[in-house]
Amino acid sequence: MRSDGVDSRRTDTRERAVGVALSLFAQRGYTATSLREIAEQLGITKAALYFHFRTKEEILTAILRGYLDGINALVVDAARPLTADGQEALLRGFAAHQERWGLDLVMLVRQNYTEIHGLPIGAEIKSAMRSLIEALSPEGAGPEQRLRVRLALSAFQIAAVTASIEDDGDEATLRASAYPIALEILRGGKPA
Amino acid sequence: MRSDGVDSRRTDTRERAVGVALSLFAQRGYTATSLREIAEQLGITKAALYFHFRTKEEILTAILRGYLDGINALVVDAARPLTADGQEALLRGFAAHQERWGLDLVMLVRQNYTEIHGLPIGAEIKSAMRSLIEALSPEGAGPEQRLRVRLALSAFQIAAVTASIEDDGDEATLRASAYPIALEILRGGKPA
DNA sequence: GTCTATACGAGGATAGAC
DNA sequence: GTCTATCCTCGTATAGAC
Repeated sequence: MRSDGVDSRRTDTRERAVGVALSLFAQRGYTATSLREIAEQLGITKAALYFHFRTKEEILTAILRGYLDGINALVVDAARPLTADGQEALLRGFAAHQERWGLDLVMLVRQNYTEIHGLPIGAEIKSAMRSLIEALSPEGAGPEQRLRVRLALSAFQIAAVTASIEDDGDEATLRASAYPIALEILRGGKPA
Repeated sequence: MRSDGVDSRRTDTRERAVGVALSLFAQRGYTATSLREIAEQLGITKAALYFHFRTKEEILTAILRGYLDGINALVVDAARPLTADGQEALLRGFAAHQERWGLDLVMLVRQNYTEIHGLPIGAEIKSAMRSLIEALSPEGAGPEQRLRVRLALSAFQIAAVTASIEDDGDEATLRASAYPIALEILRGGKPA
């Protein structure tokens, strides 16, 4: 009998499954990806996957959980009212968050908007993004001002997609160029 | 025997099918949409659909054909070398093109990037977009300059998505705000 | 934790009647 | 042009052995 809290039957299959699923969902789409494909890449069977997740949707939710937490952490850390420095810091934080999660996550969200939207965690992500946009906007901003913020944030995604899928420039360089452009969009073309 | 060139068996089913499919593919995704759903909305059966299209992919291709032609027309009409006025005209042309095809088409392309990418017409669209970006870029522009162009073009898409899905502002207003922002991104924040 | 076997439905696609 | 009927494959999910 063990009492160290470590179960000898423990494996890292669940974590590995999340990684494999992220990659496949991003590249082939959530609906188009079957549990068989995921299981195959893991070297186990479909049935074994059901030990770790109750449904396919649960796999998708597991992938998105960490991403969501990252966004929420950014918003919580942001100081209000927003100073110019605070705005830059928040923007950098978002860029780092995107870089950390990588292209697969960006593509996953873009390509499976509908499916994610229908999940409980989809509503949470939407709400978190709204908060982030609100935090980056000037006090009492209208929809047009928030459009600038949305565009600024999308710059990092577009840079990543351009580098890898459009094959037009290397990722590090484009990511570096994206930041000043994002800041410029945010500030409305006016110098600080 | 008729000789007026009009076949009495002709219907508008094919065109209607393209419209219905566009709407469904955009809202639910290509893979997630079944031929049964499309047929149901048309008031016919799956089998009848196969009279008009040989495969499901052919429906998707039919949807994208007109969109692609519109992009190519823009590029052909663009004068080179690019004057400031020509640049503005081309940008306006793209905005009009996007408006004409509507949100469904934007969502279709975003949400089904992988599936479209795998089709012959996907390569054509990619190539057309490259030409458009090239046409909007200064002579001898590098990847970083082209990133600005990509961002400018995405402004119209993001405006449309923001209005309808994010529900943050009305479409006409956001579209109107998107144009000057796009121009500003294109020009690098420097006044004309 | 993972397996084999299987239930059950839905998918795309075709054949042939009308 | 559209239908009914059918084929075959693949999907998610479960039962029960090891």
